Amino acid sequence: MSELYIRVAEDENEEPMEIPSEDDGTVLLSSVAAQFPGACGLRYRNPESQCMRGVRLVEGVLHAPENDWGNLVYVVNYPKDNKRKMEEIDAASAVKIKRGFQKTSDLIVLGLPWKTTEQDLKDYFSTFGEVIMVQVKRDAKTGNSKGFGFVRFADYEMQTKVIAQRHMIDGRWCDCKLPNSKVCPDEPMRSRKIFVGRCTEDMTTDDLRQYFMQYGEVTDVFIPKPFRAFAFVTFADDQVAQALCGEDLIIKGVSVHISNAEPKHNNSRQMMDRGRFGAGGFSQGYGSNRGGLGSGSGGVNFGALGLNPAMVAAAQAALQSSWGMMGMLANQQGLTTTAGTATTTRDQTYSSASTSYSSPSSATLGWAAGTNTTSNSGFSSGFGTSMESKSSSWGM
DNA sequence: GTTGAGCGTT
Repeated sequence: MSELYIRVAEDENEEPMEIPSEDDGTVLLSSVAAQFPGACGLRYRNPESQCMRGVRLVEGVLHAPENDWGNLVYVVNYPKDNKRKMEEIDAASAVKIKRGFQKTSDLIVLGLPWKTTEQDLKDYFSTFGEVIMVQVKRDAKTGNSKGFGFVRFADYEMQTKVIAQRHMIDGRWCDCKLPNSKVCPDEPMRSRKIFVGRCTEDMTTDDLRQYFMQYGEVTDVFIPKPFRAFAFVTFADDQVAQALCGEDLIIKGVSVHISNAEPKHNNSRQMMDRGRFGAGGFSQGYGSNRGGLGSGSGGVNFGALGLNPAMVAAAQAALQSSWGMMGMLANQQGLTTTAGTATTTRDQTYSSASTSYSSPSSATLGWAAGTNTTSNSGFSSGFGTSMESKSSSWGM
């Protein structure tokens, strides 16, 4: 019974992929997201009614309809699909077309085993798509691997996919990221990253990823080692991150505190220039968010509400194709990729499957479906002109 | 115990 797989596809007509279920018959959203980065749920066509039905999702765990996955092909839900209506389609497809033009860039592959060769890299990454370059960086004298390398794909979509997940290469978990030299100067990394304080030692990167996934696509989780009682989680969407700041969330029964990730000491001058991140730092600038969006009540257990600030933010982000897209369209060039990635630890203490935590709240995460918060007024006001719009965004 | 690695002799 442990070898059960369900069939999942990006679209009803696409080739399905088999995704493993857990021993109890559930399927982890993280398992789905590992193959379909950004996935936030599943749906399927009900054979009787011919209607699409959502699969129950509770705290990152997908439950079989009628306790049996059957032989159906399940279709992946993505956050934005919920609101690709009418004119949005234009924006979306415009972005897609634009993406088609997007050039790929080399990706740095971190955490490689010393023994990994370029051929190994090529073999591994070719399973994603056409690989046009691989490199393993070595010490000039000794010829020993430095433990990292580079890879480049022919296809930008593949690159995006590869960045969004972790990679098991020759027995180690590795990360692929845009190299520092390529991190997009266009998209200042406005805080998509949150600081998670009061973590306990038993919280793994997988736990955090799986937990925070409910609010939006998670692109990176970092837990310092040795244990230091905090972590960083990066979302694809800064609004989701910002909406969570100030909250106390319950993870594995423990109250953790969310705040802004301070910029890592060093560069990123682009953050400074709006004054917002300047001198006094961060906490002030974003102060408005605390309690602004959320019911400022401390120690909330939002599960019960079925709706929470981050979800609203995510919904809004989805509803109006967000200035992120505007930004993309406005800027005639550059990558608009997220810079983050899944995280690795130095040693191999990983059991990617892990996780089956008992969480107290029974959050039913149908967020996008039920949110009628179509307040198209979000951050509106001034999409000034290109450059300005970036920095003026979330003044709410 | 509340602020994080490692980045390319092209």
